[in-house]
Amino acid sequence: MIISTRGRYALRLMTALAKRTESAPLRELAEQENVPYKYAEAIMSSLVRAGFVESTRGKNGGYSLTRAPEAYTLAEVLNETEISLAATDCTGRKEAECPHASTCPTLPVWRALDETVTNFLSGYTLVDLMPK
Amino acid sequence: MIISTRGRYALRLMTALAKRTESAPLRELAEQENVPYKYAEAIMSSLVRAGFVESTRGKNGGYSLTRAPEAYTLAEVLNETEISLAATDCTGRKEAECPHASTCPTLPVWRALDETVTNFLSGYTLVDLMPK
DNA sequence: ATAATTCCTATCGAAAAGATAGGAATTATG
DNA sequence: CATAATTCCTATCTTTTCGATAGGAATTAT
Repeated sequence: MIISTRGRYALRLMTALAKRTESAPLRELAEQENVPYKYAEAIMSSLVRAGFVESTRGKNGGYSLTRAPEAYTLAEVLNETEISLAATDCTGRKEAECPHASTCPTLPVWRALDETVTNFLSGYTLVDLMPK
Repeated sequence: MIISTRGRYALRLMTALAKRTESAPLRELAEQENVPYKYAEAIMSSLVRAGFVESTRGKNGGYSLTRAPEAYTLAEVLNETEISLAATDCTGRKEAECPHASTCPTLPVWRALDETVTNFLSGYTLVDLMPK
């Protein structure tokens, strides 16, 4: 499974945001998208950290996108919210750990697969996930 | 993570088999490939069930491939040994469960991703994983 | 009879993923 | 200034998945 619930929630929360003109409180977004509120909080905080959304705190606060919806590719959003999009541990974050990396005949295949997936996901944006 | 340890072990055990001319006992293969013996047993049994390898029981028994190495694509081997190669639950085995499938704007993207991955993995065979 | 093997079933343990809880900090507003 | 609505922070819980292990039954060559 490349794409977990967490990543899909992130995309849904962002498309929900994309439909709004003003900053929206998470309570509404989460309810609308059927994402558990507290889980949504955690996800949003990573999106803020990544600079994908902006937050305003306090009463009347909420979240808003920092770009136009068509300016977010699925690849970048998922890269931020998933643990790893990599096909294997061998090409993931702990990559450096493998002592056979230099001779492993399989590694190049996984790398090419990663690239294929990333290219694919770079070809879609938030807009492609919104009902017309 | 699309490709887990289990799938990679399967590929390694099969490439190890591909180097042999005669039926090879699992003990040797597992040792050679550094796969825990008992885990290897479980993996092999699914490969036998899938018809990818043949076993002969009893003393002097062992396993052997049923085809030439270049006749196994990574896609088919991994499809058998991984829980699911699908990008999401939405397109995996439990697919039918989702009540929004017919209207979900995201589903076609996951389907296309699955197809992209499958196509990619169909382009490689066991031979591509063997050192020249 | 024995040794070497595959096969079967059950279970364990660790890690990851999803989800929840409580409360601190911030801010608009009456 | 008090209050209500919000984001932010940290910790924890539960469930599922994944990797691995255990014990022994069945089979077969010698």
